[in-house]
Amino acid sequence: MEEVKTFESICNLLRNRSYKLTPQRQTILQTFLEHVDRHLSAEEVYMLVKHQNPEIGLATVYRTLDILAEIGILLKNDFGDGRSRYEFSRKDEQHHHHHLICLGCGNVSEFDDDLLESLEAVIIKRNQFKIMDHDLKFYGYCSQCGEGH
Amino acid sequence: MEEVKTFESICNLLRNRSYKLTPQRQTILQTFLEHVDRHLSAEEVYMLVKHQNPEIGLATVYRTLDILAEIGILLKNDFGDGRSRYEFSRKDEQHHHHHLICLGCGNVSEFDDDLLESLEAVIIKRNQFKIMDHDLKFYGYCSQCGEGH
DNA sequence: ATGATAATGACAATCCTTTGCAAGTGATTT
DNA sequence: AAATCACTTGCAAAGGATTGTCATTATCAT
Repeated sequence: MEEVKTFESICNLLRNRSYKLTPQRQTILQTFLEHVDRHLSAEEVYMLVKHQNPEIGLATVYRTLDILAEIGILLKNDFGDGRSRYEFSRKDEQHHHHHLICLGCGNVSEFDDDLLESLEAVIIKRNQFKIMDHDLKFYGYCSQCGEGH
Repeated sequence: MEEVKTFESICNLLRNRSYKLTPQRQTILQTFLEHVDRHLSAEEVYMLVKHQNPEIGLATVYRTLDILAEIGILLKNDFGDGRSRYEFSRKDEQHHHHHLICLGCGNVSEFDDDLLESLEAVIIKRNQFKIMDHDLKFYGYCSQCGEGH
């Protein structure tokens, strides 16, 4: 149904959900479109967005990120650094990717794999547990930071 | 080297690391030994411990949990509920187990598997990423909560 | 025992995040 | 285009988990 995520298509999605299309929301959305590969925190979005629109408030950023996550545009992640980080959701992927978190520089990269599906089957049988979602993170050192380790 | 974790062996470990063996630390440790299967938050430990020793302060609980995690007695976990949860570490296991987190009751159960090791090998090759640790969580519904879902 | 030193408890401070509220704005109807 | 009304905003204050401060107290090697 949803093919590509353009600025316009997302604006339509907001309208369809009867969210008003305010300049603040547009600015925040635009910022994410310019950083599709990043995993931004609310504070970071706030800083980026302030360039375009210095009037914007941090609470508005939080509220907008909530909405964008709620309608499936963003994914809210917890990488253990004490703040939530949001990434652009690529709806095309069935099961979302895993994260490689560098203990050196804090950079987050991504990794796709379907190995977990067979694991899920085992868990369902053995533990009588209905799995709705999973979250797999690897902590280590990326190629830039890996020298000393 | 370390066979079984008894109250005494852990006390010795504290002493060896030149931590003083205060009654507060002993009480907290005892509490964990009485709840080896639980994943307790600082607040929960605080409540449990207050029965034994109403004088104890929350800050002391936090400090003690830090120490016990630092010396490898406890593992500090983040299950996404906004607080850290500590579990008794069973040193015998090479790679630590994964967690099944019930979205209904919040209960956390455990799951052992070595499937991730082959995944790690792939990641190391493909992403030039030196893996130090991993963290795998499954969110879903346990057998008690699973009815409606 | 006793002294050096670390640990405690009470409370303030911090950090990220959410909320209350008065004023403002977008979208829709006249 | 103006009126309308619910939704949004920005600000400041409140939350909740955790950490820092500091005077007092307790542990442990001597």
